[in-house]
Amino acid sequence: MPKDDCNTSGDRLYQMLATLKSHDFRITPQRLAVLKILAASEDHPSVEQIYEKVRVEFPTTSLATIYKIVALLKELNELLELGFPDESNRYDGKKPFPHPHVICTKCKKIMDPELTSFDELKEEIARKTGFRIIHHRLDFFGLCRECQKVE
Amino acid sequence: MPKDDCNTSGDRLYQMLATLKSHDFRITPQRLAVLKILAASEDHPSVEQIYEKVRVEFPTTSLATIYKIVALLKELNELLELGFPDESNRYDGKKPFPHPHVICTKCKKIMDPELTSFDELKEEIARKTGFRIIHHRLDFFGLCRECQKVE
DNA sequence: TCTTAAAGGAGAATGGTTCTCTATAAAGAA
DNA sequence: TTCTTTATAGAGAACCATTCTCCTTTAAGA
Repeated sequence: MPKDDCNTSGDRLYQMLATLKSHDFRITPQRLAVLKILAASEDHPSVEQIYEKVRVEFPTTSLATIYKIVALLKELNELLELGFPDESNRYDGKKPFPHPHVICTKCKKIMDPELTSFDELKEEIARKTGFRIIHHRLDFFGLCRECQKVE
Repeated sequence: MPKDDCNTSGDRLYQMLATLKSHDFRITPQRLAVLKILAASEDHPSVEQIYEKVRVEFPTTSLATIYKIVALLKELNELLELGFPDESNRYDGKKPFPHPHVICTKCKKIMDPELTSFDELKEEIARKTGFRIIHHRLDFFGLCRECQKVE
């Protein structure tokens, strides 16, 4: 099953577990807990947020452990990292491939918009610059519906 | 003159100076030096790189001063900041408004590609998400022509 | 030249992330 | 099941780009 065709969080969990196993990485309780959280989360959690959730079940877990698990999943291309220089990085475990994001600068919510015809843009760039494009990052910053109302 | 229609670095220097003056900010030797560097630089320098250049003329300049000047110009919308969580931020003083960048992951070169039809993408996003889009960030990562040859 | 508030300089503080080192435990073997 | 090995977890120090603090200097109008 391709990564962009997971319909349930169970699919994603199974897929991430399979990737870990196929690379001979051990399935530890901490790793399983993080995978479950990532596979289920509708938002784009930070390491700190994952940490808080894991600690509900495993109170002795170290923050460093979460960082290590996140780094591992990123390395295995099972997790997309959205790095921000001025605040915590955020993670997308459901769609671990580059795709556009819409970010509310007020409540920090991050959403995945549907978007057509981005590939042609990418090809135009490659043709005009001579670059071999490996990946990309497209973020739109603004105010979500709710935060527009409050103002 | 609109910011996206400066043809020479002199134009940009004059424009940035005018903005500082119109907001009653003092023109200090350090600020002038930074403005000149930003208006002239073809690349996208980091604070450290600006610092090194300023120190040629003013060896006692503090790194904190460069940070302060950069923050001020950013606040005045005369400088575009490209933040990177894992390395130094980079700055674009020639085109201080959001535009796509192409970034070589090997030599760290940053270029401005010409790009048509990005606005419709932005409108599609706003329509589909209900966000009021304020600004955006579009980065393509890959290998530039030179780094493709070396491998 | 004088005055004064803004700006600069130096170094400490910050904070998300990474590193180091030791203790623990997952998973295959016997 | 128990044993063995080695990856992984835990705890806290270290890192480093950036920001902050506090004091000194200076730009610019009077």
